[in-house]
Amino acid sequence: MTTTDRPHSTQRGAETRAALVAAATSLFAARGFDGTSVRDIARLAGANLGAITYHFGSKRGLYEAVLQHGLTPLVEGVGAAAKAAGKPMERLESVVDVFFDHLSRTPELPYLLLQEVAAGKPPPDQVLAILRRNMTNLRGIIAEGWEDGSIRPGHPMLTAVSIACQPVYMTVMAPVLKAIGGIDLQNPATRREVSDHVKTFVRAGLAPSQESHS
Amino acid sequence: MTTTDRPHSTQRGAETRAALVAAATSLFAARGFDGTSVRDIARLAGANLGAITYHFGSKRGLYEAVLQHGLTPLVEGVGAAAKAAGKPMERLESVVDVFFDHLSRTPELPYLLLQEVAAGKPPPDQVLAILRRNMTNLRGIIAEGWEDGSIRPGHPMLTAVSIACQPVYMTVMAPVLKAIGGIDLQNPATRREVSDHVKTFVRAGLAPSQESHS
DNA sequence: CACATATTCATACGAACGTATGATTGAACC
DNA sequence: GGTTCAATCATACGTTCGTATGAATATGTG
Repeated sequence: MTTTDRPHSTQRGAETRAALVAAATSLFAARGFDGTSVRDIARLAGANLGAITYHFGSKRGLYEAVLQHGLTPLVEGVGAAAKAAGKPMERLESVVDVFFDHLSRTPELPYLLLQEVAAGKPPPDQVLAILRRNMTNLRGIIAEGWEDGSIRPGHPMLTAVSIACQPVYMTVMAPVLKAIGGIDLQNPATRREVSDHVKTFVRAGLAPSQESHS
Repeated sequence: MTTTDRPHSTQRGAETRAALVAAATSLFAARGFDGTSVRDIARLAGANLGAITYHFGSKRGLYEAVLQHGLTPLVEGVGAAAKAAGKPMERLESVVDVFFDHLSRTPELPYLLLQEVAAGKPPPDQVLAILRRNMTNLRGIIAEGWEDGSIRPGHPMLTAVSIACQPVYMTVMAPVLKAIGGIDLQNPATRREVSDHVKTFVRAGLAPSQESHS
């Protein structure tokens, strides 16, 4: 048998697994799935060529492990912000912060996800489930804001997307922002400026309409 | 000599060129640059394998032709909206419409661009120039809105990005929107609904702050 | 018709790819 | 200390890749 799935994985192979995921994350993000060879991954991870097949079954298996490993902490951060105390608008702003913070640490993440989405029409269930969780968290905060009148009514999911798209898009376009506008998201001060802009924009975009009542 | 650049290109090779660009556009968008073979492109275009090297010098040359061919009309549409008559806010809304209209016709476009951005850090000058033009147009409208007080002050470029990111992101994420939220951007009625949402969000996000004067 | 040039075409080459294979190592357990 | 099995390793296989090559064909001009 060819160990297509992970073996018991309780031994010291865990180090190799982690090294492979780390190496694959940066290489896949930088060069895309097809643009990255398993030989490059193994070399960067200091592992043997056969280690990828052994631990992940295939190159594709490693890719899915990379996706899950990268997406989970971000979504958990958003979930924590969603469940925290405070007014809905404040929690939405902290969601924006969570996005920028996390994406600044792992800017490769959106690339990995976008590759996945752009490739075939339906992303794998694994990724869909994670995104669904994220969407549900955001919609929960928004619905709460409807109830107390602090957020203007609107399409729940589209509103969530309008918020989340900004940190993600700006992170993806960071090289362009830098080249065209001199905006360097790597710089913490600049990143705070960008994050503040997005929060202001979101706050204004969600505020109850101007000409209405109390 | 190996005709690395286009020959005179006044003859009937123009048909082959066009067919290659069309085939490459859909294949590159669906599978990425590295995921697409020149053999597949030639087959889909009904052209010979050697035609790509002959007309575009290399696979990469064809890719850049695809990018330019796809981006130019969108940016020209935005330019037209920028130069049109009307209040700044109305023109910004028509920019959103232009984005959605154009991207619904060629939804592959953002993929092509994002692949380019995600791959290496600096996108080619050709693409940068096009994006710069787009940004300049948007900033022009925004600056005009500052002057007549119809748009809240803010960072010019970030504001432009906050607007443009939404149609682009939603088009890219269309498969996810459909799978998670049942929102089908292919459907014209739904697309109008999404476009209206974005316009409302942008209008609110740019409006002068609530508690101020006149 | 003859000539030159633009274009198409079939084929070949070397390199790089993902994966399979089987031997080898190292540690845990009786 | 011998047995077991997860893990590592070097190597090989068959495929597919982008591009080069040179002959064949179309096209347009005198």
